[in-house]
Amino acid sequence: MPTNKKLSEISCVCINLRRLAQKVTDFYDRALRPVGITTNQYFLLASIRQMEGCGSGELAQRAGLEKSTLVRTLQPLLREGLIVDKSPPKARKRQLYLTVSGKEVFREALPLWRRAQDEIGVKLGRSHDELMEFFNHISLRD
Amino acid sequence: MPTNKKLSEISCVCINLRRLAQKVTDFYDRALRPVGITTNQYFLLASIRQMEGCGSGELAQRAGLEKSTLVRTLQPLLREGLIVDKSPPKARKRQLYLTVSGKEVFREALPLWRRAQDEIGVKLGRSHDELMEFFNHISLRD
DNA sequence: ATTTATATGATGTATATACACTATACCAGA
DNA sequence: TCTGGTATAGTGTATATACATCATATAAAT
Repeated sequence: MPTNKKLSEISCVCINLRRLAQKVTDFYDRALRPVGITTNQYFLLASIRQMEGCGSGELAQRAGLEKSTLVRTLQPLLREGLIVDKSPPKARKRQLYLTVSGKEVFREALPLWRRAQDEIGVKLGRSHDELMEFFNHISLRD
Repeated sequence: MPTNKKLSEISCVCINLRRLAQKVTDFYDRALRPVGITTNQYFLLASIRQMEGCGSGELAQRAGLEKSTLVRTLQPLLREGLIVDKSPPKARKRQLYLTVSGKEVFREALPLWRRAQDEIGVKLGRSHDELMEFFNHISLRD
């Protein structure tokens, strides 16, 4: 079967990046499976741990997400009792904290995450730094 | 305000890649907005165009997606009448084609996509090739 | 020809993500 | 103190994505 040269015409950088991100996410997720959280959830736990009492807005900013996205991403963590909102009733601002169980899960997850991070670091090498340079300094908005 | 040094401890390669992919997707999506399709949809149109009569499985493979994911991603395109399944009733295998309207949309989308692709290429530079090298040759599965 | 295995696709349920919009607590100025 | 603006969060709806499972058409084996 001859290689279809036309294929290169639809080699889309955007799609390639998406697929790469999915592949890497899957790698991290499998590393974290023993403790029952996803990479996203790990990242949120780690963030809240460092921003005790934070509200959704600050957290969204730190996590690089829309606030509406963040609200939903927090749901599983609240439902599982890994985080808690200690704001008084009717308060407009949340005050998010890890629960005891959340701290426990984080403690167990950390070494698993670190191992995945190390392995990926070796494989990705300098590409990651370059990409992040790109990510941080080039504005893609209007 | 002093920089929080601890931040680097949660600089997650996986999350960084996800955010980068989102940012780039947003860039492409905005470029394609005038023709009313997303980057994913553009990519599927382009793929089906080159694989006339293909089934979901082959398409999923080409697109790098789970078959179940693909089925759902096709829904908007079917609904909008940009693609059509010409397989006989009860057939197990689909036969997907662009409709006239799908071809029209693709024709309009192509230059917009190409422009986005070019701009990103310039900005990403060699990083993209390195990443794809990584993507293609390193197995992240067990 | 009948049975069995498999290829192919579809569905249920779940996370991840955003935009546009809504609801309301809080603050500031008259 | 009232009033109106802004900050903060939440909802509705939509795409994107996967895993586990189900349904069935087709191919293979006997």
